[in-house]
Amino acid sequence: MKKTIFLYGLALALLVLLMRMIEYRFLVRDLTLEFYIGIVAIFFTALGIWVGLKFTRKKVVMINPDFHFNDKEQTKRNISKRELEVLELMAQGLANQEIADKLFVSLNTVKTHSSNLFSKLEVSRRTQAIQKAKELNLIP
Amino acid sequence: MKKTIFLYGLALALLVLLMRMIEYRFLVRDLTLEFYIGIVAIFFTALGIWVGLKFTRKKVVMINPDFHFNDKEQTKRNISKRELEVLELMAQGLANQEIADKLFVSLNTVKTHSSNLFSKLEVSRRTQAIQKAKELNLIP
DNA sequence: TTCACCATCATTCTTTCGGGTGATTTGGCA
DNA sequence: TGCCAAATCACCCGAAAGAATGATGGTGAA
Repeated sequence: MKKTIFLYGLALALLVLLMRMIEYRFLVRDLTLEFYIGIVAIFFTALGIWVGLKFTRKKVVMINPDFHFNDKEQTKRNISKRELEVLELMAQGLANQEIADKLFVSLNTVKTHSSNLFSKLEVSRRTQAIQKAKELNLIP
Repeated sequence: MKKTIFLYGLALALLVLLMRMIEYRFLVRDLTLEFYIGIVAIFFTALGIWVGLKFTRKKVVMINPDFHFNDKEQTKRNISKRELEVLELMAQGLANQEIADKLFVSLNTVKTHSSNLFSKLEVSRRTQAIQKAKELNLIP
């Protein structure tokens, strides 16, 4: 979290620096305020989207009313939050690569998580994992 | 989508207008570039977060407890009995080889059936096929 | 501060899936 | 009887999944 804030500030500082350089080095002094605002807006919109996704992906939206998460099973089987996220995306029919993209991690990481999941759920295939997870009320 | 882009541009225009007003109306002429950038950065970061969230909302899939086989869908999609059997076993988390053993056919046959199933269900992976089949009430 | 655990990523290797294509057989039906 | 759809099987190939192992950095508890 601190790291992210730091990086965020760093990005802002770098952007300011970049603009100063454009201004002074290339003697382009008549850039309008709108131009600056445009650049900054685009940059920070992208950054905002990224940040927004990164910090809200953990918030799991469960709208199915007759689903009660079985945290006992989760505790008993030592299933971590991250593994649960992978499990949910897996249950949505996503491929490992798609899960990796969605969670902003590498394919290998997803594979590691899923491998650990399989052993914790005592299964050997993703389809079985989904089945069992639904039986155990780990996913809706 | 067009509406969003429009609103987005409108927000940008309003922000520029706001800044101009701050600049001229209150005679605060010595605001630094960093100040402007800061304002815009904060504003568009928030906007970016909002946009990012808006387009990644989860869709809700209700799973009804009592299952009634949807033979209309089966007819409409021309899904054969054998394909249905494969589908059910697939949903139980079985691998193609296991399905083949269970149905006393060869692995290739199961693969053919599943391939045809995928195209009939308009999916490309077995996990998605299971998902969709449940939504269509083809399997419990 | 040390330790256990989690999250991350990499590499290698094997197995499984899935697409594409084509062929044969079989049961029902016009 | 001939046609049609289904079921069956084969082969090739590339992509994806999964197993096994090792490594690193962060964090929270003891």
